[in-house]
Amino acid sequence: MRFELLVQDTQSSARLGRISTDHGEILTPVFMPVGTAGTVKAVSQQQLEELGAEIILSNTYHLYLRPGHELIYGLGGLHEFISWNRPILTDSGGFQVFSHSQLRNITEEGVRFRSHLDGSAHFLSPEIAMEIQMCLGADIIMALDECTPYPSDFLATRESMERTIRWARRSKEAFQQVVTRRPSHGQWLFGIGQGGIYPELRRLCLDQLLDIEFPGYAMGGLSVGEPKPVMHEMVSRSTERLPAERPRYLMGVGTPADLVECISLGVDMFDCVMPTRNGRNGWLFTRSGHIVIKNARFAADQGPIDSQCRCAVCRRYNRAYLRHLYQSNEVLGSMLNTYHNLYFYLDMVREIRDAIASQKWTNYLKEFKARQETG
RNA sequence: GGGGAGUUGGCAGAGGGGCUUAUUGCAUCAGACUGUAAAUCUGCGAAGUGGCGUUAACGGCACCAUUCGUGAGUUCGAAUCUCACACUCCCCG
Repeated sequence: MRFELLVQDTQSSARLGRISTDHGEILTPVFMPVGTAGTVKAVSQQQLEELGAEIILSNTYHLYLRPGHELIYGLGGLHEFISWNRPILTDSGGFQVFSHSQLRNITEEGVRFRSHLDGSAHFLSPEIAMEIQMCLGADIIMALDECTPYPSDFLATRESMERTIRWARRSKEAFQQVVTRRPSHGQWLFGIGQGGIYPELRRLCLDQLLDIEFPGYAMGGLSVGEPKPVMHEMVSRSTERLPAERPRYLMGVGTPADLVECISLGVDMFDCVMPTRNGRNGWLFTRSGHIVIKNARFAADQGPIDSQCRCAVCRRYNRAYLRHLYQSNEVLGSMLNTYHNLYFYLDMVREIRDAIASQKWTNYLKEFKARQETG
């Protein structure tokens, strides 16, 4: 496992890099489609390969509940189980600590959850999160953190952030112990910075994570309702603190504009449910903004989703048909919409890498912003 | 020919004297969605006409009258009770 910085943009913090894993290389900036339960909803692994997805994300909490990490370990690990030979990143369950606030109880030791599937009680600690993720065998795994909700006052945010640091330390210790007990292929454990919307807390958190030392660092707890400029400031404060030679991962972000903005600020990795979830809900990305395919105005529209898009869906199907599929609640609608949206994201990130590689990032930025304004 | 059941918003279907401009579901239309409890969730309207007010608005909003097959009646008050008519379905000949 290693990360190489290939190109550093001279006008901004944007950069091009390469992560090498046992399951292949990832060029950064990278967008990672979200496949929570071992599947990127509505697309097959074959289609993901076709789309050029370099790495996908999966989830500790969901796979632990069903089918169970021991089962997956016994079946040869997550890659084997889901038939995906490229890299995988698993999230620790930290986000579920946040989003299942009704069903959980946080203590210093860990989080007590009630399963959203059957109500049964479960416990997740940094140690357990490591054990599960090491059974799953993803290439990159995440420390258990507490995704601080927005808004949270300074004291509550600090308390939560400090616990995240303690959990990060325990995550790393547990990780090292499991590695010696159960040697597997190379895995990387990333630390996650929290600190809400308070720059000094963000900084404090990252400093401590840097002390613990991780091969990569994530920024968490952003895009949870705070204003955009605040999010950008937090990202900016974080990336300028982080070492250039380690990958930086902005968790759960975001819109195409968020990606562009944050790549400029030096972020290397992104994941977001937006292309997949919004696709299933009829929201489709185009170069000039989005369209809502279920709208009546597309009922007889014979054009493709995006006339400039070269994806298989845009080459073959028109808006009228896609609207019909949505209206009829046909699974093919979800499949085609998801396929297009993922292509849009992955292709955009490919273009961005090309732009950075050829020192045309500033141009790209200008063009992107002009497109947003006309669209 | 005889007997029975029924007719409520785009569809289905509640409501059996005042709280009903009318429950609910689906459909329609629109919106939301950022480390996925999501093929989810939210909202709208049902429908017109007339009056009055407001608004930059052909549109929007607020209120009033009428509105549950049609017409007439009982009642302070009717989708709800009575009568007539029309239509639909079922059973028997």
